[in-house]
Amino acid sequence: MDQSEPPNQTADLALSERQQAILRLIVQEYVASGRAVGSKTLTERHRVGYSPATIRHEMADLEAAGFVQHLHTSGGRVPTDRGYRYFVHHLLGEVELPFPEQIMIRHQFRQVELQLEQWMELAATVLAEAAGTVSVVTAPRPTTPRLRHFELIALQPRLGLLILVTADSAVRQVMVRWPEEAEQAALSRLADALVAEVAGLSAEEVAARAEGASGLARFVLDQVVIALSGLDAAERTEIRHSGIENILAQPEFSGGPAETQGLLALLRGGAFLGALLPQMEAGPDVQVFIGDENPADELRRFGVVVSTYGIDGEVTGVLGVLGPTRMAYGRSISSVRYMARLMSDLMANLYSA
Amino acid sequence: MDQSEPPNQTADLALSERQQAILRLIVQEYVASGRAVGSKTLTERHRVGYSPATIRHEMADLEAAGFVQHLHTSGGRVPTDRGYRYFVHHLLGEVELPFPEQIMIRHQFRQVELQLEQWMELAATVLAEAAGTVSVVTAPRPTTPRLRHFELIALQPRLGLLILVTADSAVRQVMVRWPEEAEQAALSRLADALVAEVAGLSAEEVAARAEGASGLARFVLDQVVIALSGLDAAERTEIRHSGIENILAQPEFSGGPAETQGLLALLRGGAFLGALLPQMEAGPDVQVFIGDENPADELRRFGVVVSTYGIDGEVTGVLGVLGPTRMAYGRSISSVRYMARLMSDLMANLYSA
DNA sequence: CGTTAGCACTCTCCTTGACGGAGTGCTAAC
DNA sequence: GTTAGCACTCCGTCAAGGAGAGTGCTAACG
Repeated sequence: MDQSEPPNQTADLALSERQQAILRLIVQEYVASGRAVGSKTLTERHRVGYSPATIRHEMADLEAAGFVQHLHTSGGRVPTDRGYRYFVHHLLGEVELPFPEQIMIRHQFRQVELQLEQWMELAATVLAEAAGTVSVVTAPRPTTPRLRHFELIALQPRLGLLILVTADSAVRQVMVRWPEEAEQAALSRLADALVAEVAGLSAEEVAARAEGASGLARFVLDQVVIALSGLDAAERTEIRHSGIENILAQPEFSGGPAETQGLLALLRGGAFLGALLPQMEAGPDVQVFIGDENPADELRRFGVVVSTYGIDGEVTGVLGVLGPTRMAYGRSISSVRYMARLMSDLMANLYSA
Repeated sequence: MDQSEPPNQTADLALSERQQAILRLIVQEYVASGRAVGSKTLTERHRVGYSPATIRHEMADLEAAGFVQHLHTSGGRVPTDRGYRYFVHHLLGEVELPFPEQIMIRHQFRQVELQLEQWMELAATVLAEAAGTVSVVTAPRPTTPRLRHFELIALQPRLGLLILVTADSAVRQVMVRWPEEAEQAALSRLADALVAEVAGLSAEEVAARAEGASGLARFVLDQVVIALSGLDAAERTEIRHSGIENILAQPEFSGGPAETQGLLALLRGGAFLGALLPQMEAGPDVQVFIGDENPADELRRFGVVVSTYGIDGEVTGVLGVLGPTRMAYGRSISSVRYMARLMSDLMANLYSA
């Protein structure tokens, strides 16, 4: 939730106390049931101090103001994107993940504490479960990747492996073809010497050093630069997601496999995250994009709750959830916020070397 | 296809030429259309030299023999598992992936030739596309992983990273807590010394060496043993799949999201592959499991076409496709066979060092 | 003046029933 | 052995009708 916005904003606050209460109920009821909510059901299931007729009046006003919407002439009301937005910004309040869940999540991470490779996977799984929708996690990516170490390994006379470790402990391997034949002993010596020289440097800085080198050393440094600067694009595409099951159960997706396919396509490419990223740099806290707020067209039927995580200015990733606009924003926001903090803590632990 | 079985097996061959032809048509038609096929449609769409009535006679015989099946009293016939089996073993013949597709696939692999990490992903994608169903690819796994190299990296005084490279160029990283404080220079020296001693050894052999060591060296070697022997289980669970879209379009899965969820659960766990593996060791070629032949219950509605790939006795993975029993076996078998060979070639290139 | 009860109207969803299409098995003729 | 004809069965679809839920409007109430 974007906290920079003051809770008493004038434009939106043409709503009376009662209208706010009703809007809140409509959203909650609709999110829970999935069916358009009418005046009668509302009075039946919740203790509103008024009769259905009064509710109807207020609903009509809410509709005029664009917060709720009629799908059919005579079927209850459904929140509009604007209604959801108002709900999230003004009616939701501060929500936090229930403590028992926090415990359980921490416990699960303790199990794989030492296996970096599994963090992302686990984060996706856990987030999906906590939020009850689809989760998305991108690998953390250093803003300017710095080299910690690299290693050269001979596979064949002219073919080898460059294994590169960055300051944030990401490991990357690339095969390389030597310009000349090289054997393991020589490669190891070369790597040791070069690492001593360029450890701690960024891609640019390594490139500068490469200028002065020649022969095999020059070649190797060039490859290091490529791998190091390639971390951006390559790692960005590494996106885990989990929990499609959750969202498939929703009535929004029971309309045949076409819907499902669209969703899968969205997740596979991960392109939608790319579209979102520019808008995210601004705030460090959890951000919510509802329906038409989303930059990409394919997302206009979805709600997205995302946060960056990692260490500010050093290494960052993105994590969040995706669901129909009719989603439990409270739960999603608290889950995403908690996971982002947890992952950040884990990374801080790793990076503070 | 299991080629060990001679094409002229006696038990099954109670079928006349004409019955074989009809069965072939039924399977092809049903696979293509997805609707039960009757005598009339068959004569309309294909040049059979006989009238619908004759076809009906033969169909009745095929049904009595258990090759086709009546779903409703009066809706065409559908092949049984046994019918598919007969089709695959006796009627399919040798199929090979069309040459243009071969070219395209090779081309795509050339693009990522040097990026090991992307092979699996690409294999899954390409296989799904070629076969038109869901593909599954497990990471190649050495039968007895041998150490090629490892590296120690200090993160914090008592926390470090062990990066381990096996003979087959798999890279694995684990965080470790040192029993005593250690700094980078000392760790590097230690790693160099130990690598020189244990490079090329298997987990067991390293364990034997560890016996003789003490102090930090002993600790590190123990960790190496753990990581090395852990490669089995850990990598096995690394399963990529692709192409769910393809299968969701099938009428078998239009029956609501429950079906889809079942499929997703199947793929996520990858448990079903585990069940299949014991039965696979036997044959090196592509193997086909149809319906009730599958060991796991959840698979009984599916057809599975799988093959191992890699280098015999050294490093192997599994790759294959999964679809409804009503799947295009010809296309699947040729795709899987081709991909298995291609991946094997790639690995041979890597491993022949 | 805000709130509530009553009423006529609308629209969806589900059930029901009828009908055409497709396929079968049987029998009789070629 | 093959084919034509026929009666029968069953599925899928489509239209009609009723139940349920909700609305907007009007009029009465405190």
